[in-house]
Amino acid sequence: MASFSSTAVTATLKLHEHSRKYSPSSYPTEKGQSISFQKSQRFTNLDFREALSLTREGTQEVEQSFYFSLLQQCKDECSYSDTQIVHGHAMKTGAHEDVYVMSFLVEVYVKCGNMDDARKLFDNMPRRNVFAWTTLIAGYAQNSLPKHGILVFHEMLHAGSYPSAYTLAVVLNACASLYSLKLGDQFHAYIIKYHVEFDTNVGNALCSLYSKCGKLEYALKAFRRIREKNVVSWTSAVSACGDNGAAVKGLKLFLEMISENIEPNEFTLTSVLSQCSGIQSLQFGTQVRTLCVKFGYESNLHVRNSLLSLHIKNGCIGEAQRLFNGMDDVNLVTWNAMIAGHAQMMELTKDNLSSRENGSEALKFFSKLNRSGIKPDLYTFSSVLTICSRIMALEQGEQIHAQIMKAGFLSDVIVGSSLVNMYNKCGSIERATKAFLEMSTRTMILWTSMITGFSQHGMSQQALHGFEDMRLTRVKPNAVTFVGVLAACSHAGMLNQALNYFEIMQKKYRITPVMDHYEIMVDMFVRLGKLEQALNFIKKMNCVPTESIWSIFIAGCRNHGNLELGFYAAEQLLSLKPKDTETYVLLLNMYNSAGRFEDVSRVRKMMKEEKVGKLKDWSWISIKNKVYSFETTDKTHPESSVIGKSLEDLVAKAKSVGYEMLESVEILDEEEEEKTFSPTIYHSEKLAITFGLENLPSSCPVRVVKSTLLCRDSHNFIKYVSTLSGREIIVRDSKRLHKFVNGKCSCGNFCGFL
DNA sequence: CTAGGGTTAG
Repeated sequence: MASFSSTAVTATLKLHEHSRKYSPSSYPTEKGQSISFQKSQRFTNLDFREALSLTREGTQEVEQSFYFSLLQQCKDECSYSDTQIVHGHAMKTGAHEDVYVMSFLVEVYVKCGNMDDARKLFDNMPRRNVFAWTTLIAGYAQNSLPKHGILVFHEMLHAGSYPSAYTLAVVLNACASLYSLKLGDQFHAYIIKYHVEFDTNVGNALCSLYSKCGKLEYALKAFRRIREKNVVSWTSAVSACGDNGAAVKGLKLFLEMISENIEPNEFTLTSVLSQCSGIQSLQFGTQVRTLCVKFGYESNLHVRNSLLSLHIKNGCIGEAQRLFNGMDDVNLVTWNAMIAGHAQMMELTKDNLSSRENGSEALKFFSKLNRSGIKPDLYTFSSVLTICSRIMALEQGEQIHAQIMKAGFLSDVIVGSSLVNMYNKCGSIERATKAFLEMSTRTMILWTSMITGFSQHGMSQQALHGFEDMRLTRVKPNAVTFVGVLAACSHAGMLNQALNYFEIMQKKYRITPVMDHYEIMVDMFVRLGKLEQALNFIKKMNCVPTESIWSIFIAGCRNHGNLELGFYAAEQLLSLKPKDTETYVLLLNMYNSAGRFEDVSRVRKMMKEEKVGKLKDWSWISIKNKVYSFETTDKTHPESSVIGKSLEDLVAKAKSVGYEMLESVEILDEEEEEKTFSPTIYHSEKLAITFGLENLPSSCPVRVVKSTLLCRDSHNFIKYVSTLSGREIIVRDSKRLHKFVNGKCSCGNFCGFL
């Protein structure tokens, strides 16, 4: 609206020269001095009151620019109470007859977010000009009432007023906030009719409208048509690319802009930087950084936040930290970027130690934020809950739940979804269900979270009921929802139901199956021992079977003792040159147990060729806001540690009630290949569980996260431990959740390296 | 008019 007010002022001043309505350009004070009011003049709060009190009696006439100065100040400071004072004053001096003063007043009420007052004032105006109409429309659009804005536009046409190009730009913005392409197209037709599509403001608005509606091509066409493109035009076009997933195009456009000698502003630079981080191009981002310095925006808070985000998303935590420390002005976005950045690093470093270190670091930032006095918002809470879910920090998650409640963010559906997800991932389906039921709005994602949660906890019936309830409330499922639904069927061995849902998904919801769905279907056939059917299914898929599909099939073959098919599938798998260490471990296990040692060395050779790393295995347990991690170790040294000794005692106890240790592969040391097929009792998760049993209150379930899949031996062992200790033990491995209660596991006994 | 944080996936 900045250009509006300056236009209004210039227009008014021009008019002023011809028809002076008010007294001369200076106003005599009581002391006989003259004060002149200029547009740029600022008043301190005291002067402000004083300026008004001088004219309180309302005996003298006041010039327009007096009001413009005061109102400009009210507008800049968004001060509603001061605006009311000026308004009251204008009523006394008779300035309310002046359409320009009143239009400006409408604009200031709009800026203060008070649409009711703006409308009332507008309705009482003796005359309305295009500025007033436009201001009102823009006001509704900016104060989240875009529909009202469009109604006012029709009212304006009906009243016989002609919209200016600027009015049309403002109406387009209202369409953009409604994400209504249909309305936008209607106005576009109107714009073509009045030949204003070449206008800068109209073109800018068209560009951002089409971008918001996901029509990048139209947005760029609108941009190209603008005759006199300004920085805003270029910035709109560049960010349109970024918002529509065309970062490379956006960066090219940015280069074009630079080559045309258009100087970018902080908006352009932040948009470009965020596009760089989106496509992981630290290189380009670094070049943009030098431009930020060149154009003097390096210390701009928004620019700094984007730079910080760029570095943290590219894994340069050190540089992000350095930027953070160098900022003397920090806002919530800065904190959120640090927290979310660490959370994202956790995902990237999933299978190694730094993952949990990143999690702890992020939680430290969260407590620092809490101490800083800045209030966390829904973004902060969502991120932090995700971190708790990853490290299974239930206690901290509960504390954050309480904080969310106090801060009043519980009704936010995204925070609620994160909460449900956190409880699910921490293995507490009861609390997840409770949080879910307390939500007043249920989106597709929230339903999906809950369905998946039931499914992961082995509660197939509840998962399917959830899905039917979701359909009853007319929330449309997506591909992810069906991952949960199909998994529930697979888990309970409901073959026909699964096939039925698989068809409904495609025919009724027009969802093309992706690898996740195929994997579950294959997994289901395999669980039921229907290996031939599984193979037929794989052959009929409309995409090339992946590493994971074959792995699931091979695991099934081993489980059902059909090595013929297993060997066949292994050849298919090897021809794909797998990249995942766990895939190779599966094959090594299979060939080793079958005594096919030539194949064992063939697989090992291939691992070296493909530069597949060792199996990095870590387990973590959170106790009282602290995370403890354990590594699978070779059996020579842990005896010296207390925890190793306790684990040995536990193994001995389990053996006395029937536990038999199984042989499993451990690729710990490449130089000691021959030794790798020996039973290892010091699995990381076994150490973590032992630690948990000793350090948690006896009523407390033991919750452990593991970076790789559970092996058959561990799975069996933990069952015994759950019976012996009478404790609930929850282990989340790289693929699924295992909840052990009284010798039984929720996963249905079909897992990983079986 | 234009920018910077977030949720779901056996």
